[in-house]
Amino acid sequence: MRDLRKEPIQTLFLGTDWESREILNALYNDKRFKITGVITNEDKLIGRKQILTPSKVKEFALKHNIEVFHTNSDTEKYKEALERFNPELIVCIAFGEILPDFFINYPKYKSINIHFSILPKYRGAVPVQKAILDGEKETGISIMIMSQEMDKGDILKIFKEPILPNDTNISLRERLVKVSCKVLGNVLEEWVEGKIVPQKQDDSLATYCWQKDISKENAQILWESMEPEYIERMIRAFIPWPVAWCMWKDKRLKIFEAQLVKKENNEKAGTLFISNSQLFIATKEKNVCLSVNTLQIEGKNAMNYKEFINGFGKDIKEGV
RNA sequence: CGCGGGGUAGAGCAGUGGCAGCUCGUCAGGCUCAUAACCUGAAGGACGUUGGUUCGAAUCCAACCCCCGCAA
Repeated sequence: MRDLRKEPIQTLFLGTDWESREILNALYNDKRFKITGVITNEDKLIGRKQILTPSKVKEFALKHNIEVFHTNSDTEKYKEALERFNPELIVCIAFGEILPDFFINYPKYKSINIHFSILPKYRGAVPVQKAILDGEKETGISIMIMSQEMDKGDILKIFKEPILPNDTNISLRERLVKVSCKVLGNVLEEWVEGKIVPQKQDDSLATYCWQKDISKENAQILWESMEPEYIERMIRAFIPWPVAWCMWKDKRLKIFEAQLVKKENNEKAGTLFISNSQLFIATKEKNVCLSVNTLQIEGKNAMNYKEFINGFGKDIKEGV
């Protein structure tokens, strides 16, 4: 049997953001794999000032002298990449492009992808956010063989992870990345050594999530109609983008952190009020309020409820 | 030149031509069984930068820097 520690697998890595970078870092430091190159997006214009910024994966690769390649969804470029790197294995994490069939099936050990859900549930672009928004109790990572159809490939292994009551899209994602880094190398080794039999997904149980589910429009809090529990989940799911928001005195108010509390009140849903030096927003339920910790008003930096009360308190009615 | 809001004490804000203010925090003291509560006192500011108008500018004018929301 091949000893991966003496003869590492020639691996081509595809990815873009910080999650990809963390996982790339784990593989890079794993003697069983030799990262021969990375494919990532072209530098993009980012932020209000539109600064040309390289992807996190590209930054990492340049720093560690790994060859960087751009494909730009161009079939010819994919052919070129295979000739250039001749990979035994492709690992793809959060890479934006649709990959051609010949490309993903080329390597001896196929193309492997990690998806942040328990497949076949939450196939698609925003599984972590949607799982929180739906109030799911657990999610996980699915390591699978890539197929032409999105997130439909055969499963090598699934690792479950509980969704905690105060988990945000960021905190949960960080744990999922951590788990991924920890287990991916071992799963890949078992796979290469033929110890894993890939399992087909049961398509009849599949659910999907789309980028448009997590949009600015869907991040608007409708106090009159939405259930308090749903509002609280929105706040956790829409971090760091687009951030749950509502209007207050003709300004946009973003809510970064808040909890539901039991509190009798007579305020109209969506009204801000202060009680016991705490900031609350009334929901449509008379005995449930949102206790706000961190918020941001249009034109200002984010601030905690105390700072908000210091400056804006006189504009808010003292309640209950 | 995409649209708009803003920069004043450590923090959040008020102050639109005439002594630099409020709330919170900090420090000292007091009260209290005790406290994130309350009382007394104190420290802490080139009012984003540069230039202009004026007897006098945080305030009016010009340019620039920085932060934020929207749009992309």
